[in-house]
Amino acid sequence: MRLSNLADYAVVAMRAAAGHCGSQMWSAAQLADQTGLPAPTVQKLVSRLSAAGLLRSTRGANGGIRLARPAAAINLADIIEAVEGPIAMTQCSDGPSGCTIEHSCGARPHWPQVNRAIRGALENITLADLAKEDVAA
Amino acid sequence: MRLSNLADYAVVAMRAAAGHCGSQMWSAAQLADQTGLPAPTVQKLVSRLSAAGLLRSTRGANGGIRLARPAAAINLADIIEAVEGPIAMTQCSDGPSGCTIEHSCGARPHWPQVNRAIRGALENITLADLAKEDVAA
DNA sequence: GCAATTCGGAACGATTTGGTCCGAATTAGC
DNA sequence: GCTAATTCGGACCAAATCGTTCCGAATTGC
Repeated sequence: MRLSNLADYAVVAMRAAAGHCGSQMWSAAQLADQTGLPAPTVQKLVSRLSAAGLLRSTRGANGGIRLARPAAAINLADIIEAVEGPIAMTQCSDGPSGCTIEHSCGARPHWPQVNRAIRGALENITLADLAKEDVAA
Repeated sequence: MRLSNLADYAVVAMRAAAGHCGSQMWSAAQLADQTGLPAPTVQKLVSRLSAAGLLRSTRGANGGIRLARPAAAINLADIIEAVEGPIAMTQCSDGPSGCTIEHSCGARPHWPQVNRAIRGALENITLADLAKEDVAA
């Protein structure tokens, strides 16, 4: 029930990218130096976020990374899914699951409802909200 | 962002305990046999759930376990917290956290809001809801 | 008092996660 | 056209947590 450190760092990095560079080009090394996170970790995050389509990377001498979408169009669910995979409380939520008690698991039909609730809560928080200095609620 | 197998099994076990034995006395071994879960795993679950106050255990020859509270008064947040600890997305949510980027972590003030949303979603699901055969939503 | 049955805690192994490193690709400059 | 610098992308390794299993302590019934 606790998201991994990678996802946590991803949120921090994305917030820094959204707040400081806007649509400017930014390098992963600079982002690491600015956030204080380990540089290799930021590289890994950038790799996954780029693969998920949240960041647009440009190679070359003066290359870098920038947001692929406006900050208001990116929410926590997108970031977490990009780093940790699908948001699903249980393995049986999506697929055959492989657990041996499928037939007797009466709780299984109720998990999708929980998943939707969690996902909805995460989708309501966007990068624009996180960029604000004051706490909303 | 995925709860551990222990928590998943805990929900299944609690649902079985609520649905089949009501306030009757039940043994961990029978519960394991009934749910199809490994017996030692159920034992561990019972230990944690008892320590959390969700189950009342009775030792002795004809001992066993039973729900400490009515099924309607136990929700998913209680079960998950009993098995996995506090529901907090990040380490810095509760305490000094020890992370080195506290000062520059602008996202930190927003996590409590997310935590409350997640917790609220889990608190809305009670054991009584899970015991029902048909899916609510 | 004895024995059977139970829960509680401790130790081991496996899996996932986090961190680090090196190679491939691309562009600027010469 | 070529070289060189800088970048991202993927693969490897160590660590921590999770999951499982086992054994001991406690309690009640006979």
